[in-house]
Amino acid sequence: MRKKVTLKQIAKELDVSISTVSKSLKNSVEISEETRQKVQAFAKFYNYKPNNIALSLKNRKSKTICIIIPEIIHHFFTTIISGVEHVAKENGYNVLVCLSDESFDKEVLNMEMLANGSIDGFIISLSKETQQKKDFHHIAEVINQGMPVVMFDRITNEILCDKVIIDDSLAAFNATQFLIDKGFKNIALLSTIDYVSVGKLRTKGYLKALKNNDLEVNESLILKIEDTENFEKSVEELLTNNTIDAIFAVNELFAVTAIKVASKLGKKVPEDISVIGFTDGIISKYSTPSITTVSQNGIKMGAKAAKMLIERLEMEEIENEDGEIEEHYRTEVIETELVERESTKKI
Amino acid sequence: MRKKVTLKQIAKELDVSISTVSKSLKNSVEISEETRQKVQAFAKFYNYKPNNIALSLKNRKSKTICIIIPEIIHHFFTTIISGVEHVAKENGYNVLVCLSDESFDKEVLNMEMLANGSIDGFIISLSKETQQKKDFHHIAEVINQGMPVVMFDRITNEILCDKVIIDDSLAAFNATQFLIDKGFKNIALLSTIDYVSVGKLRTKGYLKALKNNDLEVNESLILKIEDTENFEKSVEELLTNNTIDAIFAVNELFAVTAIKVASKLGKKVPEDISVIGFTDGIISKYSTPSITTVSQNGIKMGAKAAKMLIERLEMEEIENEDGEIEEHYRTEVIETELVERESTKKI
DNA sequence: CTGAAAGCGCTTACAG
DNA sequence: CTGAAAGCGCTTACAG
Repeated sequence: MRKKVTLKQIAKELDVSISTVSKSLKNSVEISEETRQKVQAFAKFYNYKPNNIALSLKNRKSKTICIIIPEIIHHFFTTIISGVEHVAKENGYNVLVCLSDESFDKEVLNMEMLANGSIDGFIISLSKETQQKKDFHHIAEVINQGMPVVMFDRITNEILCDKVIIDDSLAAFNATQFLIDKGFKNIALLSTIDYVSVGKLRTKGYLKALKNNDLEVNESLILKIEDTENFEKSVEELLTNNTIDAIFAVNELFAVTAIKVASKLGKKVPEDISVIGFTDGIISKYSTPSITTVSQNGIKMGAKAAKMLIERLEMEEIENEDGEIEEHYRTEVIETELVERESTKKI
Repeated sequence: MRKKVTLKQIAKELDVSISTVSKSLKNSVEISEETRQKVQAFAKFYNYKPNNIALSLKNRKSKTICIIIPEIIHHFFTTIISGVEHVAKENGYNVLVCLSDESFDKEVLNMEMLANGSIDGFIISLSKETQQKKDFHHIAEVINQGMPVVMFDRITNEILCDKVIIDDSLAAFNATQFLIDKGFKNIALLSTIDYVSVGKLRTKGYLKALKNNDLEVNESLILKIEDTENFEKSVEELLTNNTIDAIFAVNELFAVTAIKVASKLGKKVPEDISVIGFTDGIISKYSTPSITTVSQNGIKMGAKAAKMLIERLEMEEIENEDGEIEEHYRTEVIETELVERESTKKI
């Protein structure tokens, strides 16, 4: 077993000082050509690589960013990670992935744990519990300490920082309008409970579309789902007790479940009921029928979030020299797109 | 903006030495009750948290493990991350996620970058390219430097280290036997090209099952897919040109595609063709018909890998004191399970 | 051209 | 009971 070699060992071996070794490896003109050559050859032979931790301590930056997501099983968050990872690597950053499991405490713990030198900045999508409690002190705290934070998707307006979102309300409006344009009048909504910011916004878009088209809002066609594990029954009741010709679901799990339930009740999609989902994930693509859906473009969103964070990190260095503080936070809106597939009736 | 406070600042503020502050915060009996109280109160007020990087440098361990996966879009790898993350956090470790994108170079780069103090150990599943090239020097190198590595799923026997696998061959054997038991004789195989270790093993299990039951191997029923993007056509040809009553696919993407193609050709699943997939992911669960599949239990696999890595990390500390080196590498086999759903005909 | 010293933020054996 | 010193592995302004 050959342990990693350090500057100190090289210095001792070659009988020069640590400074000389360090400078030689950086090809400093301060050092004679001869010494440089000697040191470099030796270092190469022993496969010297500087210790990242020592560099982090010295430079006061870790070249690591952390992304905190509520869960990883949602395909959307997976694509976010992919987008973040690629941009990070391109810029020489590593990515630490933390799962909050929709828990406020875990979110807080993760942030507190890591905000002490381990990482340079956070990318975060709030847990459900955090959105429910409306307690964002942990995020404010971190920002206050001078660590940049970028929020995406599940954000809050109570915190000032860079954000990457989609226009949830508009996207939902468009999806609903799409159904209305096809002549559907009894459009059901499968949404989440209101404290989930995106669910609320999507509900808003749905309502607006109905209103814009002078369609009456039928409250019994609106289902707000709390427990994302066992909601099939509620969907079944919804479909049994009402006349419904189309469904707008705020995520793909709800959409695919609606299709399953409909089929169980002997209603065919899209012949009897048209369905639009949200998030262009694996389910929408491979379900039968494949699902018409609002594509959120998670890769783009993740990439954008990483870009914003890294820009701010690199910017800070300059700022610090000037003593100025730049606080122009931006909110980027990633465009969405309606991907038409088999679950909506062609006209 | 309130920057993080350090021991040095506390020491200065309270007019004591850094050592005294450090010891007080650790509640050392060396320090008087009074001083301890004073320091602790002050530290609490200023929300002192030790700098992780400094601790890492001092302790020569980062409490961070890195998982390198070929891609994140495969649901299986997502579940692995989930398993790893939870065990890691439970034990006070952070998880760095790196994507090799199936590229040998990226895999090497990631390992070289991180094997210099940034992390304490690796969990890795080989990229396709690495398996094809059979070049594992980067892994050997890292192990040789004394950094533990745990390989999972896509492994190689050329490297000695801890491993977590499933018995791919046995699982494939069982799946095929399951089809044979239902009376099917013309069983097609959708596999990957042979250099992907798991594809090869699953093919082996399929062949063995046929042989064990005195069924002839019909080479034209075996499709080895290289390009996982555009293979629908090959599947279509397979289904058109042959009499096939069942299909065993080595992943869920192949399985769901087979179902789509079959349906396009007017063959119903499971009435006309039964299909078994591999990996119990989102697709298998939500596809219509839902897919009978071999569950790999990614969460368990990831959890096990993390456990093995962390055990070795904690073990090393003891070893180093003894000067002994423990090299009993283990290979854990995670049991698989056939999850029966709608895509296979009931008898 | 080379090296000693200070410093990044912490811990701990040792001295007083 | 308190603190100075050495050290983790590195960089860099400064002295010679």
